[in-house]
Amino acid sequence: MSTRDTGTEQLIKDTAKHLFFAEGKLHATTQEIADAAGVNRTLVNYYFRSRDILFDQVFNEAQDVFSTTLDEVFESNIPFKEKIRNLINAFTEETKEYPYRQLFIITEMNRDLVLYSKRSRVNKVKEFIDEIQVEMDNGELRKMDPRQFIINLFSLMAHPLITAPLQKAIFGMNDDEYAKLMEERKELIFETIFR
Amino acid sequence: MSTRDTGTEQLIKDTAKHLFFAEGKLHATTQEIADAAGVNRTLVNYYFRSRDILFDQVFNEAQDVFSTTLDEVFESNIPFKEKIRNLINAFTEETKEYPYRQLFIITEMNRDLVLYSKRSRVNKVKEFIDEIQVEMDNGELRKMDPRQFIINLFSLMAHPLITAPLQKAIFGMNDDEYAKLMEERKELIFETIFR
DNA sequence: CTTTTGTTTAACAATTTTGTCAAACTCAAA
DNA sequence: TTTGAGTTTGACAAAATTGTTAAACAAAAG
Repeated sequence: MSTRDTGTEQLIKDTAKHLFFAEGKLHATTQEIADAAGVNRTLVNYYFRSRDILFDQVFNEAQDVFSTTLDEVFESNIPFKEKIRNLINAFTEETKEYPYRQLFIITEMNRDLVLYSKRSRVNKVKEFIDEIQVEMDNGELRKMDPRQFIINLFSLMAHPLITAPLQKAIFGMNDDEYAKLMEERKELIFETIFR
Repeated sequence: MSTRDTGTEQLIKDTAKHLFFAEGKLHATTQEIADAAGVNRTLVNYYFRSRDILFDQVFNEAQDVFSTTLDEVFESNIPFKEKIRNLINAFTEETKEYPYRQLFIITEMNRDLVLYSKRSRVNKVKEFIDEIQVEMDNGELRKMDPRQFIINLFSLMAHPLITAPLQKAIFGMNDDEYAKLMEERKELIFETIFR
């Protein structure tokens, strides 16, 4: 069967991603998704058969984009510090656009609906760990479990973006003020990580 | 009207907290809560009238416990470094037990169902910021926006616990190995924060 | 212009989840 | 032991959400 490509299928998927990852509405109903997309709810079933299948597709694509972004940084053949700088930039921008994506992945993992695809990310991480170890041996980094280094890095990048609403409330800041703070963090994270 | 206190009301509330905060099942149904508590679902309505009211109570109590824990640390009249050490301990233990509590608070905030009670946490935070500023002026801390210091601290503490399932998958670790890593972090966070 | 095929819509059915009610039950007080 | 207030239960009703179907529609092909 051929297709006429009215763009509706992609529109629904993009809208779902926006609701889930950008607005944090992790349990939006098909009606809410359809309304946000400005289409008839039945089209969700027409294109995706069921809500669960839409969920799965969005979930998997989210993981792929996320993985690809990180891989491009990891695999680039440039000095370690530059690599980290690129990572901070790429990750921050990604997370700014979709702050709740990781959160979505985690909650879905907790529902046991999706078995986390061990698409052997483990191996690529091992390479990154080795690279970090070399830097530590050369005295470029404070010695510690390289996994702690990675955890530190991602914590400093991701957490303030994931918890943005909470932080804004605690500090009494508006969106612009917080965005500025996040921009300043890029350099600050770099300095913190490298002592 | 007096009460006979069979413990059922508290049991339901505790079970809900456990599902939400410990297991991350943020959208557990009343049936699931009742089953987990081993009681008839109707009792949820008997004690709380509606599911939303149960949600609100659990949500508010979560905020209160969280706030109280932090306040006790903030208000204690001890040297700054000790205060931070206590904070790291208290916060880590709390988050270990209920890793998804903050996540729950955030997603609820995004549903616009609950207006974040600005119970003037802002003021207490201001005092803490001042205290940090003094330390920076005295050269005890690297100079930066004190809010960044706070964000760094909470990011390093909370994020690896919130994203535990993800991290375990990425690093290929089991529960015990990850718990050990988290324990080692307490000291590591302290050192990272104080350069 | 007619046909064909893919798309969209509304009405309907099925399922899931929540809320209500009266009856049964339990335990303490009279 | 009876009475009575609070508790628990199952049956039922209501609401919300999802899934299905047939008919209307739109655009390309013949």
